[in-house]
Amino acid sequence: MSTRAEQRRNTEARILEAAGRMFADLGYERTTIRAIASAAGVDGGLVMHYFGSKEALFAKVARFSSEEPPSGTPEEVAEQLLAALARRLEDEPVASLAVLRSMLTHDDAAEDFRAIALPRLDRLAEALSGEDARLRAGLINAITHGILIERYLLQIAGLETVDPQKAIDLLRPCFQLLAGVQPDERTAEH
Amino acid sequence: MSTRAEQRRNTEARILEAAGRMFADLGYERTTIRAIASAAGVDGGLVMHYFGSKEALFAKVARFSSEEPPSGTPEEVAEQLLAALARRLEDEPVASLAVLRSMLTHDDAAEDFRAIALPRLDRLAEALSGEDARLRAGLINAITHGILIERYLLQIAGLETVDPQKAIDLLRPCFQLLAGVQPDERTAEH
DNA sequence: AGCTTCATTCAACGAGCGTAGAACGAAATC
DNA sequence: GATTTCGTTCTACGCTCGTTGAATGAAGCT
Repeated sequence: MSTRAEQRRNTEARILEAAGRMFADLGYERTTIRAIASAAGVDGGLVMHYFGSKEALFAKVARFSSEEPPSGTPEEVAEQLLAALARRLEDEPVASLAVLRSMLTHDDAAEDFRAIALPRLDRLAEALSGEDARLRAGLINAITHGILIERYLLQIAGLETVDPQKAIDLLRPCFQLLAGVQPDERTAEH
Repeated sequence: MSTRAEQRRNTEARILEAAGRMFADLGYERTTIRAIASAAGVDGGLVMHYFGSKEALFAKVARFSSEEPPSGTPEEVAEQLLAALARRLEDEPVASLAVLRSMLTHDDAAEDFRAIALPRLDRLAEALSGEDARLRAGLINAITHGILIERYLLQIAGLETVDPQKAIDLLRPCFQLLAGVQPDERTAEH
């Protein structure tokens, strides 16, 4: 029926998927190894045996596909940031949400987050034109994260059923302004 | 030296202050009653005796001064929102941070947060002019919370040493745009 | 002074957690 | 077919948590 290698890969994948969902839904402290194991249909000891510790399991889940840092002219940068946000508004980025949900209460998640966010922030600041590039890059970051948190994690009415395209169109002038795009270079649509 | 009533008030205040700090710094699950008690220089049992439960203590801390909802013309609304944000960037709103830090992992904190955020969102949406008022109100909310989170809770470089006035000036066009202020009515400064 | 109140501490409970290691049984290897 | 490997489960340890209730001793009252 299935070789041992297949069986193992399958089980590991099921555990990782269950873990991702639970870390994203409950955060690090509230998701228990037993609950992950139960959701994956296995025993808690097996999770330990495969991943070593809860910490290591979280790290495995959190090692999500880090997006390409934006580059180009300020206008291109703004458009790339908007596109990345639109993508994450269209289909739920479970691994990112696991980190976002956990980063405020779990030190290692905070480190994971900073390890990804800081270099991105630096590159972003370099790509922006004008004064206070670092501050403006920080604001763009904060806006993006705030929207994802409110949309997926808090599910505050007003954003949880958002039309991604509408939101992006509203945010475009904000991003262009913060990116340092000159007024006469601005576009209403991509 | 001190009457019993004074002593009690004093001790309760010390506990509440320590609890606020710890909830804001660590979140709900990671702050323990024992740690709060220790920080306040008392025994854990006393905290239980005074506040009944960890839950009730958190509720007491979280019942922070809810700000006046903004009202007036879109421009006035935008300016009031900016002023409120500036205030919170200038001195740390510990109780708000306790809720912000805890809301992603603690159900009751999430409820507290929604109970405050939802009516505000509705009133804000009413005060905005133009289409998609609800969406734009949600975006303004998300931006505000994102900035507070990044500034105080994540302390990502780029915002943790921010000059509030600079940030507000950068955000003014964004808020005005999302509030529905017409281009010819916009002001560069307050 | 004697009785009461109450701020405060102390010791202990039951539950849930991450984790470890022994045990079992089916697949893989020879 | 015998032996080894390994996916998987089971049981249990040690710890920390929120919470409880009895004990202590000084302040308040008559």
